[in-house]
Amino acid sequence: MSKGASITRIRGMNDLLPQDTCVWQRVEAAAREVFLRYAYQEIRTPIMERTELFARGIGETTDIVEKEMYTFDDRDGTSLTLRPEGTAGVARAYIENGLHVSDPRARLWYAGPMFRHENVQAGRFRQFHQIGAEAFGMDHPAVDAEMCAMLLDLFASLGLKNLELQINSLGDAEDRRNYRSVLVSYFSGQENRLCENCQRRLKTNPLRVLDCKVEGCSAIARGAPHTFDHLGEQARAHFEGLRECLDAMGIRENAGEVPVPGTFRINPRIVRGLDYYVRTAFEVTAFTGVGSQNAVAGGGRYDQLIAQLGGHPTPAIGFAIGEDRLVSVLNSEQTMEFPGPDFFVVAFGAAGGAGALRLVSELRSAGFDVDLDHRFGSPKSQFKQANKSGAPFAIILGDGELQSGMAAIKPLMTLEKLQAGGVDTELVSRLLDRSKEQPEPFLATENLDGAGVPLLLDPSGQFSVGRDWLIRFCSRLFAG
RNA sequence: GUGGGUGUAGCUCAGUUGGUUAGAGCACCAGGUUGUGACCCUGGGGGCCGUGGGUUCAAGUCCCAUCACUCACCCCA
Repeated sequence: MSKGASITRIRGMNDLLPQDTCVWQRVEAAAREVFLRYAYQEIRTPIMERTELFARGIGETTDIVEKEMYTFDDRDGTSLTLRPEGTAGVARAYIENGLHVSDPRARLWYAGPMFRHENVQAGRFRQFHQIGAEAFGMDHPAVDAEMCAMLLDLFASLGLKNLELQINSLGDAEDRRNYRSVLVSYFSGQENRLCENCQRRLKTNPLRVLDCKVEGCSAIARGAPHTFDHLGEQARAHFEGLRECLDAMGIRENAGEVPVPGTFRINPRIVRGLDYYVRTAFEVTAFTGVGSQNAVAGGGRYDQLIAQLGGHPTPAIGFAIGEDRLVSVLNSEQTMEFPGPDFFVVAFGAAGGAGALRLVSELRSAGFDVDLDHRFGSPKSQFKQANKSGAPFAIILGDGELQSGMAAIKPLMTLEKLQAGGVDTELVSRLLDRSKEQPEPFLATENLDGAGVPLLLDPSGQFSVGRDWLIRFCSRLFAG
């Protein structure tokens, strides 16, 4: 520790350490793969936009715009804002780049950090990460259904079980207004029995009362008028269409108590917070792994937004996944082993330094992941590093190996672990010592069986690896 | 913006009614043992006890303030 006060990260913005990033990479790779299957293309937009974009797009009176944005003036006085969500920027890019001209349809996905100045708690940060998708130019419910399917596919490909997709229809803008006033008059009759929060919600966002966790409120909410009874003709048809399309894709409704992976539940109490949503709204809820912030993804249709932002009227729908929350659910369900390199080169004596690098670079150019300890300390310390690296094999270069012209290959794991890593175990068991229960260390040089790495000595006394042989050998080791 | 909890080693935590030089486990480094790494043995590095003030002969411990972290409300991903 140095003397001065140490500089810390700023509240709500977290470091993702190497043990974290391997999980994040897995999530992002899965997302990329699934989105590609649905013919979505990646878009990257700036992390900052003019404040006006969010004020107009998200809604002036939402919490996000009113009190959660990181807003500041650029040097010329322009008001800029760190993006609090992804849709507005993508919509802006769609309009600004005239993506509708060549093809009004656009299916896009994005991933990246978002910023909201909120109080932090489990599952809520000031810099958080979303993976989102947007589909422009299509108002058919088939698109809504595909969005849902895409989410379910992603969760399935990650092996997640404790999540549930819930869908609802908010109706068109007019239906929403009507339903809102019906709700207000229903709740107003029993206003004094609602909790303090809900009495306030009644004025600001009455739909939220339906969602209240307080016992008394939810009891009253159960008797409240149903959204579906207040859908207009078109919104109702759209929602029916969505259900048909889901059914056509084999995605079933789950009306039972217990969540079932790969199904959806109709939940009339799903309410989206942002102003622009109409018709389809959906949300993915987690049962484990996140604190009380259990919404892992949310989305819906926003057919008016593009026009509101100055584009041609264009229907659109999208969702955003809270990547931080998704990762935390994933971590609660399964543990991931950090993938190690294929080989760890242990070199000592005359073989340290440049000699080791020669072997390492041969291996790397043959396409293997290789690590070594550049301090070239004692064999013991290098083997400790090798063990920790997670590499299944060590390749050993010492004075003896240089003399014999063969580097040793030594397994660092039990046979079972090697098997689990997809290594050709028939070959390995020949390499390993007799006992299978308790695989012991051994030196390939003692038991060659063609298993050492041949080293070719050049006239200057330097060695190089028998590369063709090595590739053949290694590709057998790592078959499949 | 509002409420609760917690601050002692890199991590998880002990630390008595205030009383020598603040401890353990894990991790890290070195040495020993070993079939060159794992198990075991020995040793080592690493602490402004969150920070500032107060009480006292004496504060990690008691009092006040402050900061940070954390969980929850609101709201959202």
